[in-house]
Amino acid sequence: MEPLSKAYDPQGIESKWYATWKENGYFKPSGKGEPFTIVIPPPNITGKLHMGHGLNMTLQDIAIRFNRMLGKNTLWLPGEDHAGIATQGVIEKNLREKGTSRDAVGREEFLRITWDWANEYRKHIKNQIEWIGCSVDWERDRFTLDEGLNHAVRRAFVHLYHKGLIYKGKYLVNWCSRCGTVLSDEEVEHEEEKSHLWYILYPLKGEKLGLTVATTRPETMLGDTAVAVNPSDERYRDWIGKTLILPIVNREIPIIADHFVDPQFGTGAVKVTPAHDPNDYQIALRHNLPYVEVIDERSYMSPETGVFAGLTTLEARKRVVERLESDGFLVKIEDYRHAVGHCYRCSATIEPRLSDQWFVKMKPLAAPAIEVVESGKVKFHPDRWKKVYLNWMSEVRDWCISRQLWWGHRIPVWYCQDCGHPNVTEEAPERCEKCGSSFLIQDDDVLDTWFSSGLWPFSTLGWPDQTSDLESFYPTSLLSTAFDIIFFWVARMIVMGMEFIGDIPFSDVYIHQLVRDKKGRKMSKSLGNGIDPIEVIQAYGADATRFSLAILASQGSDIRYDVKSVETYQHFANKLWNASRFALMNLDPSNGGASLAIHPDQCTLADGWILSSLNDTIRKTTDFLSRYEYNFAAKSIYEFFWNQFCDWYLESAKPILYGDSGPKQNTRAVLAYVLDQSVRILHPFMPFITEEIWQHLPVPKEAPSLIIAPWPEERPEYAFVEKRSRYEALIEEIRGIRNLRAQFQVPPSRKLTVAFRFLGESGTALLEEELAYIRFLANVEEVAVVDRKPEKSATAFVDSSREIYVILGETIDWEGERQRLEKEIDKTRVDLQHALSKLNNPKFMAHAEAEAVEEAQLKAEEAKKTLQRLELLLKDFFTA
RNA sequence: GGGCGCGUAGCUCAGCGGGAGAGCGCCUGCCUUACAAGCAGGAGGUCGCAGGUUCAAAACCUGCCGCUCCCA
Repeated sequence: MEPLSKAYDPQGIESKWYATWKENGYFKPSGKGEPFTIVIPPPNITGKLHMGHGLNMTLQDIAIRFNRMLGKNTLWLPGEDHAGIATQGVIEKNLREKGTSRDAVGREEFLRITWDWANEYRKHIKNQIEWIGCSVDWERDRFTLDEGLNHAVRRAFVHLYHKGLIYKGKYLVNWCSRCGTVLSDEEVEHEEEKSHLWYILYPLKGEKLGLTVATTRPETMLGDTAVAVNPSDERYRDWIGKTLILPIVNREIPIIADHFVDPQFGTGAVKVTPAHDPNDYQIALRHNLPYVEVIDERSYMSPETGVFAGLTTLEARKRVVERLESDGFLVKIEDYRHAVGHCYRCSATIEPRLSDQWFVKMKPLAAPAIEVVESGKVKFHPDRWKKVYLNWMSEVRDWCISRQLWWGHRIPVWYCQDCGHPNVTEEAPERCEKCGSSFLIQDDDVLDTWFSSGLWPFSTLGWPDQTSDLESFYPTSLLSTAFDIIFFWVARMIVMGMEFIGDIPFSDVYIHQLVRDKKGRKMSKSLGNGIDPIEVIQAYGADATRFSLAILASQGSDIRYDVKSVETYQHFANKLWNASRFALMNLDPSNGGASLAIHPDQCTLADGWILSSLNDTIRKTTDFLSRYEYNFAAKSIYEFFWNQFCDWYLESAKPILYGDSGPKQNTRAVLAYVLDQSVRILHPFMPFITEEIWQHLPVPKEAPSLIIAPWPEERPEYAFVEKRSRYEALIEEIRGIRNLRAQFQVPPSRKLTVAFRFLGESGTALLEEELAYIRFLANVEEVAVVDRKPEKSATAFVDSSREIYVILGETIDWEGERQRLEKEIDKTRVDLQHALSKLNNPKFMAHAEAEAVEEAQLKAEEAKKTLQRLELLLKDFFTA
């Protein structure tokens, strides 16, 4: 095998490994071990993946690779979503730009065009997923409009219909005139807007006086069929039951009493427009009021509005107000802010509108979906999202599932043109089941996309057929998504899973953050601040991009993503690359490498320290990943690899590796082992570079590829408690010496002379090994043991057992050294005081935990000794 | 109107009961044969404000201020 190239080049290694893994079938379930399954949140085919997808895909791949290495039967099932409204919106826009429309091209041609679009974008999305490195099982790739999934949708609809949980009826629904379809409540986004409150006088029949009502929508007054007041409102008690004359229209309308009316709002009297306001609609139901529709499906004023017919609602508003003013009915206008509904796909204003639509009765379906979350069968991460879910689910309203679109699952209902009977069946019926007529016409509408998405965790596994996939992989393990679709999707999947399979769709729901731009703004097409993960990958490599996302994936609710931060992790990848090159050079068999078995008794202090530290890192990483705490896992590996392995271990190993003395072969074994284990635990985060390095490592391999190699385990025989603490002390001593070098500006090229002074029975000896580390890592030449501070020396390190001085000769800056000592004394004094203030506090002694007391005692003792010695040094200083 | 989350170093964030951490940026010195995408050293913070609980609060409680977001 070619050695690792001198420079780290992500492009070079990333392209080849994905293909290798895929060709060898490593993404497919192994068929062994307990199952671990993720069904992908299917990206919608209106566009390309953005950084939010990049985050989600990365986290899922980490979970999948981790579990695969743990030996589980792992399946990550990919797919894409047809996204009815959104896709149709894009296609219609394209048609408009070409000067045509969906009605002009017809349903069939429209669908053909849309399929072309879908196929193209699916390809692009899959390509992006591959760039990111996702180990999805492409052979199981699904699309929500696949025949299999179609079947699932029809089965689900028919089942719910015959169970009485799907019904059709004329209700007030959310209408998007731009998309030309009804929307569910969840698809409406409310936004505060600056507007006005118009006060209008409605005169009593046959009298000059009347009631003043306040409204945010004067144009709808044309459709008023009542005025309502609160029954407990004293001001209007005598008015209830009387009749008003609706201005402009001159219709007689009653004054009614309804508890819904807020006496504080406006004048306490509100106009009731049942056909155009959800609250008024409810009032009308209670009082049996008539409906007058004044706005049509394109949001123009209807023919019933006479002179206003054909105007937009905004134009009509202006004209109605003018008319009211000239007729003397306009009392006043106030500034007002109120929430206005907008379409979540096109942002057009939503018009509440009476319409005949299909609904799912949610209450009975919600009950089991609440139970499984309350009982913890389905767990949310972070936990607080559970409450959000439960709040919504416990107040869930019926779900409007029909859409006036062409792109989607056609509603499986055939209306008999003879007897009017709706035939609800999975396949198109030949004859009406009621009258036998063959004159049947299918419902024009399609289903809400989220209806099919709700079936995703089992429809993708083959349902309604009883497939072996369904048997093996349902319930799935993890569902990873953003909080903004908890209602749309997570909730519906749980509902559908419970209804159709009788079991939860997944045991864990991981809610990741929303990726914003570096200024904290949501990424959007209109702002043009979206980032394509491919661009980042091309600039920094997929491994660095993934790692940056993983380390940012904390429990907060959003990430401000500054692409520049990826640089840090590209540097990390580079560090990994170069450390590996260094290791490989020293492991090269031609360079004398043979057996790589580790002999604990031959381990140096550094060997023991790094092995012990590796144990910790393996344990932490494993725990964090099991809890989906990706950021902590990434951070612990980063710190271990850079700050411990590279900064200290490799440096400590150099003298041994370069020389011929010492346990060279054992150190080689340790080096190889630590690197091997490191790239294993790093693999889920940085799959490409770790695979490349691992393939080069001359270590025993249980698998042909790192992606299916076993996950590391802690080794109790590598705990090395004693070696570890000695090495850690050494680090402090070396830092002290380096510190002085920098402070006194001794050039790195000049070797230092240091003197040791030992106190007490412990630490009187200096291991030859420790000395070697100090020489090499602090660039020290001569070492002396003294019984008092040498002349012209500065103090590098002081603790209760030893002092280290650096002999500086004429270069010493006496004043600087004195100040440094004093500063050190001050610091130690503060430490001591802090510990003593606890120990001298009877309340602390009485209440604090034993551990806290013990710790304070240790600190006080240590600080006291150190302080004594520092003070002696300072005294010497003046007498010297 | 109801609710979630967040205010910690210049920037981005971690820490969420026993004297404050990271990365980037900044300053100083180094091309030391794995890495200048690097090495060594350093500066920088009344942890939003005010009370309270506790022997002990950045962390827990209450209120306030500011910023997001969700629901009505």
